[in-house]
Amino acid sequence: MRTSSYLIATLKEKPSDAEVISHQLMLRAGLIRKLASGLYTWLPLGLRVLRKVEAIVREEMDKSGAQEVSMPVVQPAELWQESGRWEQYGPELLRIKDRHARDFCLGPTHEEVITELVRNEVKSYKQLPINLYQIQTKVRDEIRPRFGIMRSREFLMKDAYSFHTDDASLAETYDLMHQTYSNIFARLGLQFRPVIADTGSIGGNASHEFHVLADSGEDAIAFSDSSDYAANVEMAEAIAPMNERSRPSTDMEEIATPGIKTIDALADALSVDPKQTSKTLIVAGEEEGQLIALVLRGDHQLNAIKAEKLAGVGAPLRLASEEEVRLVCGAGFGSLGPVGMTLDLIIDRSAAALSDFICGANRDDFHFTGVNWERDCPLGRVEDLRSVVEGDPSPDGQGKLVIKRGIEVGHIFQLGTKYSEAMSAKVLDEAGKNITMTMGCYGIGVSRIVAAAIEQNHDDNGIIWPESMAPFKLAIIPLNMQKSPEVAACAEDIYTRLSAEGVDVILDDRNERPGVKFADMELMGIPHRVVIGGRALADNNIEYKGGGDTDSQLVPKDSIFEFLRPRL
RNA sequence: CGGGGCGUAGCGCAGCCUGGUAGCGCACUUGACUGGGGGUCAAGUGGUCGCAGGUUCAAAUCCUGCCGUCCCGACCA
Repeated sequence: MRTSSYLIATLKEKPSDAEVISHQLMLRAGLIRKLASGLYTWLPLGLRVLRKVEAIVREEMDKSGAQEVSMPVVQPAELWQESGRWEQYGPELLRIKDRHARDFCLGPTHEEVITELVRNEVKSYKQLPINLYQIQTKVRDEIRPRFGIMRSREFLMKDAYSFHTDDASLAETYDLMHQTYSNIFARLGLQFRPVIADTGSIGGNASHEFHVLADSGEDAIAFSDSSDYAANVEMAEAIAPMNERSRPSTDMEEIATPGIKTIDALADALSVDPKQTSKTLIVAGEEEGQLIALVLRGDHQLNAIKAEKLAGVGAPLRLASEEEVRLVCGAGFGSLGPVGMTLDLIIDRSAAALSDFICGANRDDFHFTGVNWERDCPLGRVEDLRSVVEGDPSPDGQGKLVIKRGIEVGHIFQLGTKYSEAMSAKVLDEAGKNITMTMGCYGIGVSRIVAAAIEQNHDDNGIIWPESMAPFKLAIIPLNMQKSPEVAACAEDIYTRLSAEGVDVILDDRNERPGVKFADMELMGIPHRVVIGGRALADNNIEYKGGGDTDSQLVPKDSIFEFLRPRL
């Protein structure tokens, strides 16, 4: 490609509406342009990168034995009504009507369509297992699109769906996909981790997310510092403290704490560590109108995902309003506690290990100190309620947890029979009996990978693409070629020959000053560059600089091809 | 959905408070010079000042409504 006839859309200044670095650089390097909130056009340069990622994903999926299909973006409402998700999915599902006023939606995911396909086409256990995938545009009417392509309303996703006669077969394909995903992200040259994940609204059994590690990531991930354990913080188990609860050493005492509503204020006022305090949250129970009290250590945070999975707790989790609380407990927020609490209690493991602790007195502006379980209030049901924090012991018993941020770029699920059951996708087994197929599903955010790669690989001058996804491998920068036939000839020669060999080369043949060319190529992140300048060329030398090199080196003109080929 | 910011040339912004000729930098076009890190000079192109209504002799500027867009939050007592 020649820059003189290629759409180079680089920007000198940072666009005013881009906050995160990948968004800024994607705009500045001319990869994307915004059409409307959460909707982006991919420019030629950006599309090249997207296609590289897509190709690697496709190759590895094919290698795993999965078969590519292509399903419609527009999907009939009937299928979604059949699975129950027409009601469940909420406003993120973009619904449309056709000219006959029939309901359709734009596919945010394709479980319904694939299940419809497979139930019609697959009739016998002999045809299973089967794994079908597509790489296709998904539409989700995000509540708040942000960070450019990272969370957009339209995005490119690879989604795969596998069908099985039994869970053992599902587990086998699941493991294969786990391995395939690791291969994909490794080939892309990204720093990533598979982590144990919540199955969320999609439902099902086991699930792993694949995260690209980056400080700007939207998810928090907990890792063990001395084993392979890694889980989304939503899921990481907070194990019970090892040491036994100490015996009570003081009497319980009620103290006035006027105006104190928060743990921080309480700890400050009493000069105690927040770890010696407890907090009590009132949430809705499973039954209409029922409330439940959750008790946590003051310095800990409730984990909503864990809480709503507990028997008796309403899902999705809803915190009671202050009026509701006051009616039942006799006090408002900030003065609640387990002592004398009339509601059912669920106590976090760490809170259950406290002794001589501080809690609200269920009387406005009063707290109890020196509280002890059993003696002052019953120690009821103990569960894991809180989010883990850095330094917690790893749930696998090895080492301590470290918390880092990640960008979710892949997610695999063992779905089970959620969709096949609802949509009655069955095959005949060996005995000639109808059995419901069991399913897995496996997603990769192809467009998000592009943004994630930039978050992980950039410097002050621009993007630093991993070799595997660079839009061009080599930039040829001739200096003053309009005036020097020798420079022009040399640049043309390298360009023509390498292009003919199938290398992605970009020749900057614009009549621009050197600084402009260097700046643009660095912004666009082309990993290798040769500079052809009059002076060096007079000595039969060409200048080369590779990705990650701090300095350039001179290469004799005669051996430039031998030098370059193994590097590209 | 709640809170806040912003909307003036392709991009980044000033002007608005205190109403009276629409500006600056970059980019773009032409020419000359320059030619190893976003160069210089000269001459240009490009705007219904987000939209609609109102006040006024007069509105980018004041008032009202709407739209768009970005950020934060949407459980932690």
